[in-house]
Amino acid sequence: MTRDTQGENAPSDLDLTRLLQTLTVESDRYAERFGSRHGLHRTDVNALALILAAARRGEPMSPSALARELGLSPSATTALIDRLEAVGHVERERPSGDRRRVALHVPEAGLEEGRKMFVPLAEAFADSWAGFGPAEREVVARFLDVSTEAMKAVSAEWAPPHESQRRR
Amino acid sequence: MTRDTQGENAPSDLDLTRLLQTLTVESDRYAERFGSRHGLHRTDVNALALILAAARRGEPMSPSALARELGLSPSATTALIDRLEAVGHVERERPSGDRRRVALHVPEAGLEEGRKMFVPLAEAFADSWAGFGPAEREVVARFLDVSTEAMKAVSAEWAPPHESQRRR
DNA sequence: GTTTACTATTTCGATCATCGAACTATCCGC
DNA sequence: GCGGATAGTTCGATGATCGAAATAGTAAAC
Repeated sequence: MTRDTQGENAPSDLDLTRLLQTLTVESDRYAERFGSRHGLHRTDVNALALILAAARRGEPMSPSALARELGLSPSATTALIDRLEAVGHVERERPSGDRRRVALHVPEAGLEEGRKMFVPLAEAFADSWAGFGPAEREVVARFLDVSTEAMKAVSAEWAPPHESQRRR
Repeated sequence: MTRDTQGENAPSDLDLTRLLQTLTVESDRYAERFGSRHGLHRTDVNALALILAAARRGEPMSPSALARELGLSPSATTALIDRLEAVGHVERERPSGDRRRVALHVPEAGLEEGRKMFVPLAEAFADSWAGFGPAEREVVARFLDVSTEAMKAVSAEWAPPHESQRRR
């Protein structure tokens, strides 16, 4: 913990940006490889991750919310859900209230599959992070959070095709 | 085992994994949006990033190396380079030595374009990282590095279709 | 110096994810 | 109920990607 306080070797903004970029490219490749192992595509993997994340928060994911989060057109989202449903990774459910809506639900088998994807990576991460103490983890968490927000903010300035229908 | 000295609020492995995942999904979306702004796709953006990174290291990128790094088939890579070349983001150059090879070179105009993509995000990052001191940056850099390595290691275990033909 | 094997990249036809636009079903205000 | 808005879906077209085969160049064997 007693690192030199000079900061001589402190990574610059540029250094960090490149590291981050390397990580995201590698992550893309990971999703790609994992997907091809299971007959899924990058988008499908991302979609599953988002649906699972929403389920974890207790809010069921809807197709339109998924489309928004993935930056996908409504029709592409329907096709995506069709694909995921065909292989049993998600189920469509019409909630009792508003019957226009569709809630995306992940059946047990899908959860199991999700864990198979998740666990090896999670273990590798846990392994590689073993040397990080509580204070360091807090720093990292803060970093990841603000970086995500920054990216979100910049990306929001460029109206994507599907969301550009909204006036500003 | 939860010590509540200082680690009270320390993010767990799971917390960090989720933060990382959120970031990578957001990054995907960023690439998508930026690309659609410039008539490019996620893959094209990633490819440009890799070509620029290689150029920065002084090693010109070859189509096959690009294919390997992107996890793309050779034919898809040819099409990709065709697209990038058509809009002037890269140039093909046949080096004097081995004339089977093709070196991918980024012309000035392409570099300029790359900067336009890069700068707003870099500025947003720099802004959001203003509060991180040298020691904290060192922690973050180490974290990003080991995480990338961990992902690479796990992903390497799953041979993707194009690379599985070659043992090694 | 010719033949043979290998490597780097490209071409070709097919597949499938995605798009935009039009359509169905449902809800809400009057 | 009627009309507009909202949630999803269907449909035809586009184009990124694939696998397999072709082209061009190099290296090694004899």
